[in-house]
Amino acid sequence: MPDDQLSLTFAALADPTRRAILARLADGEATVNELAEPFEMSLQAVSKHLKVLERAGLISRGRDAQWRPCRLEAAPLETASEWIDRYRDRWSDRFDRLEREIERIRHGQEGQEHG
Amino acid sequence: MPDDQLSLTFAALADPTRRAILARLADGEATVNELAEPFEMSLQAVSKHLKVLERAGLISRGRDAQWRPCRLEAAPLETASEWIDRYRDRWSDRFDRLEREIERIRHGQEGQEHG
DNA sequence: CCTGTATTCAACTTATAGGTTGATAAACCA
DNA sequence: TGGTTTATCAACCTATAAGTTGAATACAGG
Repeated sequence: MPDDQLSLTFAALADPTRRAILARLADGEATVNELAEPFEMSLQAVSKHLKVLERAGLISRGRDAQWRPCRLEAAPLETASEWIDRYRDRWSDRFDRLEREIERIRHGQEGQEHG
Repeated sequence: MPDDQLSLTFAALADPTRRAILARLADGEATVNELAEPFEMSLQAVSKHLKVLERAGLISRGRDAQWRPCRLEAAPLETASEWIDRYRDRWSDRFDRLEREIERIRHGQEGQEHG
């Protein structure tokens, strides 16, 4: 997997388990055991998912005795969202242009052939 | 890889080559050769990337003689962006709550110990 | 110190992503 | 008809993602 920030973020989001973990963390901090509870898979598997999320910067972890409370980090989500929106926007721009083009042609047809 | 829509979309976005292809397509339709031109890798590799993007619904392809013009499809990007923004927002909400909490504690400190 | 709890580390398996090269298919052009 | 261009298919290689089980680590409490 490429290791640039954006790729790490999107790759981390490309898994339902990890998205569910993030959703859970949006309600507040949680320990590894708490996060693992809803899933069928082993605790170790969840621990690995957390590692992926941490590497992507989507979570950070504290230390409280033997617990490692996880919390969300918003920054990479911002970046990802910005990337998407940029191209979503360029699209809309493109649609706008097309609409203007159609409009232009429509008007043009009244007086001339297209070239 | 999980094959739900959101996972397919994020997975497709988790590669710089594919993001570059989408960026290129935001400027308008292009053929496979045109899309492959900027990259060092083989045409077949780019063709595979296009297949990934197509499976994720991020592009669709027409037919014009031996050319297969690709164009962007915005819908999955919308969905992905919505997912991110939902959790980004719950975050902000959380921050707001924390700020209110801090404010509350700050005021509380003037008159009492915390319990 | 020993036990229990929380978490990670290590080794292993299986599936697949992402690249390669070579062959094939489809459409145009001479 | 045959040659060229455009693109895909097929087989293969290598790295790694995602899961498993079992051992190790870190800390709390009797």
